[in-house]
Amino acid sequence: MRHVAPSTVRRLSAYLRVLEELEGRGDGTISSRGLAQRAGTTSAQVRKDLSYFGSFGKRGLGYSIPELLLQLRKILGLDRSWGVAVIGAGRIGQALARYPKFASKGFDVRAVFDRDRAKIGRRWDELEVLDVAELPRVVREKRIEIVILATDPDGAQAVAEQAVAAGVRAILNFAPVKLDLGPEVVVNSVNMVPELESLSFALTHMGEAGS
Amino acid sequence: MRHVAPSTVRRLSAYLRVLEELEGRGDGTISSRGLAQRAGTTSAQVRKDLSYFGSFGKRGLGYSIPELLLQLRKILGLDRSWGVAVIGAGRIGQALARYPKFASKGFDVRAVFDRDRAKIGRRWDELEVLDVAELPRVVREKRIEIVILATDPDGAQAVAEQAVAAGVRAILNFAPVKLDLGPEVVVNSVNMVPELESLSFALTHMGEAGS
DNA sequence: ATATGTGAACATTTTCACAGCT
DNA sequence: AGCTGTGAAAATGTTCACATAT
Repeated sequence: MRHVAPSTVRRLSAYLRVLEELEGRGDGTISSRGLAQRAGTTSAQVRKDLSYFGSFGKRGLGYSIPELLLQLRKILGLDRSWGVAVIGAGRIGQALARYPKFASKGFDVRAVFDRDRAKIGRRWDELEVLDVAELPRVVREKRIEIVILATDPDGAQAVAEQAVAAGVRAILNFAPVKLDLGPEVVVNSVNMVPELESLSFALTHMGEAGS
Repeated sequence: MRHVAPSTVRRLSAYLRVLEELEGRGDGTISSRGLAQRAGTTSAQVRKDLSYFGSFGKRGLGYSIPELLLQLRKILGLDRSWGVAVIGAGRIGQALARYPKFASKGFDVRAVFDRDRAKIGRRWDELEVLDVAELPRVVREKRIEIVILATDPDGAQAVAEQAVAAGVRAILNFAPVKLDLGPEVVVNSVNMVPELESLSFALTHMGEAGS
C-alpha cells in the first residue's frame, strides 16, 4: 500500500455504506459495476480503489459481500470502536453528540465539553456537559481519540491545542476557522458557509458554457 | 472564464473569509503570499485561482482588499441574498436553521419543514415549523432557491424531488443518502460518518511510510 | 462468458518560473 | 525591487483496455 488519495478514502466509505445495505438481503456477491452504480462512480474506479489495498474479488464472479465488508472495515480502521468527545455544547454540538449514526458505526461519543457555566452540568441521554477544564483528565480516563470541535471560532484554536496536548490525534472541525496544528494531527473540516457559497456560485454561473 | 475546478471555488470562499477579517483593520492591500498564508495555500494557487475570473491585482503592490472583496462576492454570487429553506426539523435541522452565520452571509433561512405532526407548529425565533406538504406553495411564495436537507435517509430522495419540482435548483444535503436528481440541480453533500471514517483511516495508517 | 487487477494513456490540478507592469 | 498574471512543466487522479482467472 503506497500513496492513497483522500478521494479514494471517501469512496471506500461509500462502498462500505452500499455493502452494509446489501448485506441485509441475501445477495452474496456483487460486481465492481454493481457497486459503482450504487455508490455513484465507475467500475474501473472501484477496482482501482480496492487495488491499493489488495485483491479481494474473484475473476468472473465479483466480490463476496461479507468478505469485502470485512476487508473495508479493516482498511478503514472500523474493526474496533473509537472514543470520541464533542467540544462545544451549542446547537451544533448537541446535534452531533446525539447523532445516532455515530454510535452505530463505532464512533462512541463519551464526553461533551463546554466553557459556558450555563451549559455545564446539563444532561442529554447518558451524556453530561463537562467543563472544558476537565478535558485533559477525561481524554485520558475515557480514552478519547477523536475530537469533534463545534465551538465558536474564537475559542477553537486554543481548545484544539489543549486536546492535542492531552493526546488527541484526530479532529473533525465544524468551527469556521483554519486550525493550525502539528503534522501529527489529522484535521477534517466541515464548513457550512463555504458549502452554501459553492451552491451560490453554481447557481450564479449556470448555463455559461459547460454543464 | 472557462472550466473552474470545485476546489478553486472552495478556496475562493476561504479567500473571502480572510479578506472579511482583514477588512476590519486598516490594511488596504494584501499580496497573494499574505492571502495564501492565512488561507492555507500557496501564492501561486491564489493567483491562478483568481486568474480564471480576471486580473484584480496591481503588479508590485498586491490586491486592494475592498476591491478584491467586491470581486469575490460578485464571482461567488454573494452580491445578493438567497432564499433558503431547511427540510427536517430534527436536531441537525434545527441547528442549521438557526445557525447565525447563514443569515449574516446572505443565506436567509425563510422556512423550516417537517413531516412529523409533533414538530409541525413549533416556533424557533422567527421561524415556524411547517408541514412538508406546504413545500410547493412556500417555495414559490418565499422565493426559496436553496434547500438544506436534514431529514432521515428514507424520506430524503422523495422530498428532494418535490423541492426540485417546486423550482429549487440547489441542495445542501446532510441526509446520508446519494441523491439522484437531474443535471439541472446542484447538490453538495455533507456526510458526517464518512468524515469520521476518514479520520479513522488516517489514525489507523499513521506512520506507514509517508507522513 | 464474465469480471477482476493493473500498467499505460489520458485528464485534471497544482506548482514552477519568468516576462511584464508598478 | 516587488508582486502579479500566465504559459509550460510536474504531479496527481481517473479512465482505458486487456491479459488473466473462474
